[in-house]
Amino acid sequence: MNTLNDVARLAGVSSMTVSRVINNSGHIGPETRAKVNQAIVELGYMPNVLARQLRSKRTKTIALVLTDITNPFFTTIARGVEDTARAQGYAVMFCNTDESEAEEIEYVRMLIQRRVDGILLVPATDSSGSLQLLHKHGLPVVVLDRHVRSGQVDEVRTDSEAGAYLAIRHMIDLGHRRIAVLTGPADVSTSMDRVAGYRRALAEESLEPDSRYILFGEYNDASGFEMTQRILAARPRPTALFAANNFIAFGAIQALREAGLSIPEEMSIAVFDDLPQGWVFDPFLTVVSQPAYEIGRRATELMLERLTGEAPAEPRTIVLPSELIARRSTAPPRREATA
Amino acid sequence: MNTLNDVARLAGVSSMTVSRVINNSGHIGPETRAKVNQAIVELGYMPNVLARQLRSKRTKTIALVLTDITNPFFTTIARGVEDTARAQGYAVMFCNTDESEAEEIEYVRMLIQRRVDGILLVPATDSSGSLQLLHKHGLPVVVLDRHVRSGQVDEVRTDSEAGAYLAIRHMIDLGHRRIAVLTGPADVSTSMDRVAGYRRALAEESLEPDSRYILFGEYNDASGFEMTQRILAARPRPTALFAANNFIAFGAIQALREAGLSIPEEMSIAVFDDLPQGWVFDPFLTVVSQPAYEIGRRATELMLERLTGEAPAEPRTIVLPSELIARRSTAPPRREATA
DNA sequence: TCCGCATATGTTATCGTTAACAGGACGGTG
DNA sequence: CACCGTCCTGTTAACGATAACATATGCGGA
Repeated sequence: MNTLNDVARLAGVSSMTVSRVINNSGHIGPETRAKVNQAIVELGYMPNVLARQLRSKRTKTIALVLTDITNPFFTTIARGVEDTARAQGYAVMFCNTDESEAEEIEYVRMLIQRRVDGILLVPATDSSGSLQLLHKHGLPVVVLDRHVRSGQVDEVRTDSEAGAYLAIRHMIDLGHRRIAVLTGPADVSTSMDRVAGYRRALAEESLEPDSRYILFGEYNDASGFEMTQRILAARPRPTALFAANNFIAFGAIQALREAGLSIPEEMSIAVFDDLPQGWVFDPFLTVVSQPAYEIGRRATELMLERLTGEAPAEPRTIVLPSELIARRSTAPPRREATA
Repeated sequence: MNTLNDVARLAGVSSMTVSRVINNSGHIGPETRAKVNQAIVELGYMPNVLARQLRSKRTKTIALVLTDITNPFFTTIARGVEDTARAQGYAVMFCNTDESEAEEIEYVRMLIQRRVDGILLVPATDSSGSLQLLHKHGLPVVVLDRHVRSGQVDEVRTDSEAGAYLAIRHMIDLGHRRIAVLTGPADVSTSMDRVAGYRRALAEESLEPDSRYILFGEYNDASGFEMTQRILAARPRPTALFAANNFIAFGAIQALREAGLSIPEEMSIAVFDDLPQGWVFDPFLTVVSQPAYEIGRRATELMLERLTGEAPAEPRTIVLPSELIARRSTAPPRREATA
């Protein structure tokens, strides 16, 4: 493959001149520029970005480390990140941790070694040794979707507490009094915040939250399935479920179907996270919808500002609002169950 | 950030020795190895992969260029690629072309400049100037999902023709005689193959395909919507639709709903591409399901074999079977419509 | 006329690693 | 004992670009 020196030789100039033409830096005479450009075309020259990156110590690459890109919520975030980064000439690397902190750290090591300029991170847990690692090596980080204890990082997330509050409020208004919440791991901020919103809504009605109705699990369908089976065994049985993400909801719905319970007649269900529009024939689920694309976009903007030095030294936090979309999976509880 | 030389100095050896320890190459005495390893830990040394890549002329990175990763079919392929690549120590870069050949070429240029070792490509069209570009620079390519005219590349795809045949056959067996097909661009092989399967099924029954029932558009919901509106205006109106991908189906369903037509009573619909299991409450659509993860996995295997030199010189093609899953969106046509 | 500045180009060193080659020590073999 | 192979380590020169500095020319103003 041709190098910058090949181009220089063909154009009869020094390699530095070619470099300047390519990067539009410094002063170049018009004929020289023309000669160089012709040589570039003639050779089909492609700059070796690796060499450039090694010398300039910047890779124009950022990474997005998340838990599972097949989750449509994250897929949409990823598009937001990619579109925004690419508009500024940055490439994006995607990494799936599957909610494992070990995987996360391994990815972070790999990314440091590849000298990415910055990392957008959806941390698997809030302990996050990876954040320390990143800090130690001086890599800029923006945390997405979740809050981390350590504090000193930019964050972009949805207001989980308020979103959950809205969903529970909606169910209370429908007449539900026994509402269960199926959430993710206790060491992930979104889980805790969604439970907090749940508690606030109940407290407002002076309803004592029954701890048996608060279940922590994983953000996946198997866990949603299992938690639902457990909650169905509880007596008195709740009349409504709140699933803390879409995968949990899938599992829950599966379990309800197997138990022969109809939605919403015998059990109402509301979900944190909508599915992208158009993916479901006649959307049915009552959801709290997050601005996923926006989360990706804003996080990338914070990162790019930090990389260009436009950002203030102190960390910034952006909390975006979520929205309740009431559909047909929630309805007033049956008479006999209301009591 | 510490370099290999810093490690060498601390350990009191040459940089080459450190390099050999890191790469487990050559022969290293046990104490030397221990000293080096200790120095590595002490400094928190992270190899600079860029320098390594520059010198060794291999990046251990492959790219997956596809049309839209938010399409669950491609999302699943992407997971198949990532899992397989990562198991062999390769990183993956993802690129969305949005079915635009211009975007595709721009991405390919970028990837060549980044010196990726190989490219997995879902070509936007079958002309594919990008393939020429890649060939010119000697980059290994595996084409996914679609067939390209040029020929001399590895390919992994589903048997679109057979899949479409199955779906149409199913509808014919239900009693449909007027079946419309809503497909993608005419310069994409999957579109043509799916139409070919459609034609074969009709031909088998000596049914003359009515050209007004074959619509070419784009693989997105807007196009599905628009094509459906057009087909609903045709007289006699078809009694069944075959959507050539899931996005087209979403648009079609939307159009049917707006037209007040019930599925399957007033219109049957079958779709090429399933949604991932668990994403839909009570799956409803009759689909042709493709082994998406497998496509990603097999394509990556072909690529890795080519990179390690295990592959034969001549191109290989893998065609995977698809499967018909009959659900409730297809039913016999109404009496009056059968005539 | 000479200085200073903008313009236009070149030279040298370097980014951090590995390829290629070299060489010493040791043990076994003919 | 000479020779060869295996083990262990080091030296030198790249890989392909850019940073930093140097040089040369032309032109306006003091």
